[in-house]
Amino acid sequence: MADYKPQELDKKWQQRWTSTRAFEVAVDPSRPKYYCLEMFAYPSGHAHVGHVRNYIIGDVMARTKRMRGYNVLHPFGWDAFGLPAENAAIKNGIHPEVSTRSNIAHMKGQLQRLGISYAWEREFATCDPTYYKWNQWLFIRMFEKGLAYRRKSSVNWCPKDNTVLANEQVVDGGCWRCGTPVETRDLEQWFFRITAYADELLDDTATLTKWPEKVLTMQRNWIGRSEGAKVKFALEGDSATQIEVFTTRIDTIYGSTFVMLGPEHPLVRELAERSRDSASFRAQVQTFRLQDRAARVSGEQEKQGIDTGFKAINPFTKEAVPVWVANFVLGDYGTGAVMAVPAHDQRDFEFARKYNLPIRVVVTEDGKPRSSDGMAEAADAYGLLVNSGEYSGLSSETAQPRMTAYANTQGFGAGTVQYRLKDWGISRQRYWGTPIPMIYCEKDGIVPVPDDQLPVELPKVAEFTGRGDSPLAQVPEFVKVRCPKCGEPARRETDTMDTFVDSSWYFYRFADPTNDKLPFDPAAVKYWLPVDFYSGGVEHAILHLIYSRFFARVFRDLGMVDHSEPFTQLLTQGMVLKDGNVMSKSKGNVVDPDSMLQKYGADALRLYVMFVAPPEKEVEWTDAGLEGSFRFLARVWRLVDHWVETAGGEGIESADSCEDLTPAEKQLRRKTHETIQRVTTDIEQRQQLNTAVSAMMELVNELYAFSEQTVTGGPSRRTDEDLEHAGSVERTQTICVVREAIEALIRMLAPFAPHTAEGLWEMLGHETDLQAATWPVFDADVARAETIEVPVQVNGKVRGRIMVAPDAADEDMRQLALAEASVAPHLAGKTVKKVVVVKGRLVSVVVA
RNA sequence: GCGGAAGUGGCGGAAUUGGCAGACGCGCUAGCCUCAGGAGCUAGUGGGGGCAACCCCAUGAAGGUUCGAGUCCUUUCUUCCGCACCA
Repeated sequence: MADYKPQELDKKWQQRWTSTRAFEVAVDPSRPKYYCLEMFAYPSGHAHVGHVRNYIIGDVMARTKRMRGYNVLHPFGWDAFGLPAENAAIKNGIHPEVSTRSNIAHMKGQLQRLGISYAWEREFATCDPTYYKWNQWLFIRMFEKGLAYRRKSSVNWCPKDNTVLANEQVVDGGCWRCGTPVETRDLEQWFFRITAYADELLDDTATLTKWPEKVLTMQRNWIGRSEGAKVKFALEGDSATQIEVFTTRIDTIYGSTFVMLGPEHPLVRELAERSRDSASFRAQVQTFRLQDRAARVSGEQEKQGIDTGFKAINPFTKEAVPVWVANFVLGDYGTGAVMAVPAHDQRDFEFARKYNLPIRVVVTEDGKPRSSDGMAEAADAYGLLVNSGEYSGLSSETAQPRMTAYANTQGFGAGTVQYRLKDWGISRQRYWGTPIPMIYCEKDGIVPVPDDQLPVELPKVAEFTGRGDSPLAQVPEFVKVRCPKCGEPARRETDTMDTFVDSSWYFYRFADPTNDKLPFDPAAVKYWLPVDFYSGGVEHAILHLIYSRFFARVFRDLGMVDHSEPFTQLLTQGMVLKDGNVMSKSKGNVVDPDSMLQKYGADALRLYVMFVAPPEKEVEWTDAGLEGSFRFLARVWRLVDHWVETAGGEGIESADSCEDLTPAEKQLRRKTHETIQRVTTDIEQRQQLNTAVSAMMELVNELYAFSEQTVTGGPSRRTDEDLEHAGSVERTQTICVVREAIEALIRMLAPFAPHTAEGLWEMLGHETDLQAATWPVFDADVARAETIEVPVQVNGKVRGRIMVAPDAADEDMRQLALAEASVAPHLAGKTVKKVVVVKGRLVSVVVA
């Protein structure tokens, strides 16, 4: 008798896996590959159960695929640059490098104690110079292709973190990290031209059939493509000055009774100077610009406008309409100016009502002209044009292309496509990131650092003041440099890159993590990529997942990869809640995996986290559930232990030779093969890991019930005396059927509870490790039921059931229904009225 | 406002294609085994009725299609998530 001691199993098998390099892999074109990846971790110090759930999901997939014969790449690494480490350094003086390395060491230990099957030899951290060197290399390639550029722009600024934020990092008007309301600043910044790929990123979402619809929708909304036209309104009395507006409703242009500029529009300053009272004009514009951006954009801020006193000519009506500055017009969307059509746009309508501007109806449902009197709100539906000159009577759909074409031939407009997506600002005024490899020379301008001088390493010494200027600017030996072109004294760029640059291509590096000639060998990436299974939090639906798709296309256009989409399948795992809240240090509700490991071992934790709910769902952590999983594993252990004690020693090879099975034996075999099928499809096709576990639990229950009924006496008799009385199993058929069931069970359990499964496998007398074993083979013939139960209906209600062959058809049924009525004796002798067969399967018999 | 997902026992959740609703687990109840049990095993556990075999009701609500609906259709309510003055 061997008790279940999970902590000892954990230790033994983890050591074995390490010493045999069990999960290290190499390119092998003769085998199908499977690249299984979990989003790598920010080394915050401690992984809690919420993080760990993701790694276990990936590990179940990786271990299953390995047993299914795939060459599985399952690597892990560290997203090691970032603000928290630097903020901690400001606070406690510990250098980010030191704290980050120590956090990594601790978290790596946690993952190893969970038995996650990573190829640790491929591990790297993004703060390794050997990694960020290639960020810099790629930056320079992008600079050469015009995909990285520098411009002055108003940017999102977080006053708490003292840094710039990308648009994607502004959440509800606040910093994505600390929630502080974001301010606007004008700074010289580096940008990545992600908009060059806007169309492709949008259209190709259609090819991502194994991504959650939710994520695709979010990406589509984020890119925000809208088709429309740009139309130029010339300033009255100054045809050289033109206001270009963007509209998606050129069909309503005859109703455009004024024009609005966003406060950031370049023309605003000029008009202010020409204005009669330019001082007060400028002051008012300034109040708009200072309004909280979030409130302005969300509509909480009241609509306000300033009449510039100027007029512009509507190119279709030739009418002079007033030009206003409006606080709700966005300077960075479209052209930063709009034609206002108050009758057909709610915002324009409210604005016109407030400032008493004319409202002219130009589209109606029935094509009859209508007055705007009594209108309560704008009519934004398509319809028939009225009061629109030669276009009157046309539908909106027909009018739009014609009017756009007219504007084009007249030279004052053109059809165009606008995106909500902006170029990605990547400059950060912080220390703990990849230095941007650029040099500013008085004579030669912006000069990239030559490739042979990469990496531009972070100087070790830097002052962490949190002042908001770049810490690197305080390190003279870093800043002072000679121009690579002319050799004269020059100045280094002192900003670092957004850490999302690091995470946008790390999955390629895993294919070839030590390459010192290139970011990766294209041949290795060609073999391993794209990632077959990628899992992580849904919070990255926009940021990381859109940047990575962008980088894949950049590498493609550099000729280094031959695909566009880096992740074939995406699984967004749900969070683990404690007391209804997301786990976080500040809330004090963190469940530490290590304490669970000490109590129950790694496998109970792994199994519970997989069993409690489907992977995508949020779950509430309960200790009781974990105990349940532990009980299950102990139950399996006792089952196998008992089996070995009583009959397992008999060397019966396989169940194939089983003949003349009793009904109970047949039933057990059927259950075994049903379970193989269910577990396999649940994992591979549906990622329903919770039901895969419950299928195995059913099989165990069945095995207990079976054993209790046979001569073995069953595993519930635990004393030596009982075992003696139980004797040994004599019936060969029983031995082979049970052995088949137990071996299949252990193999399928291996991805979920690898340490326990290895221990059981060894107990059964196998000499090779289970992780090198193959997946159990499903036999459809065994799993098929000989008969099925079919409901019999009388007057539309089920009145009984009969047993029939599953593929029995119409005529057979009429006889069978009556012949087999023993199951439902009260139906004997009834006349069959109707037999319902669906897709060749009998589903119901209707009796008169 | 727009878009997406979802509403099933005391709880987490099952239910391939429309075919025995509530698998599996947690919790609870009883029994067995034990010096003891917080271990283990067995049985029970949606609601209502019946001594019983059985019967009736039940998947947010109301209709509909169908021999048959948690699943499909229509209407409606609720919750969660994402986007949101994007012209």
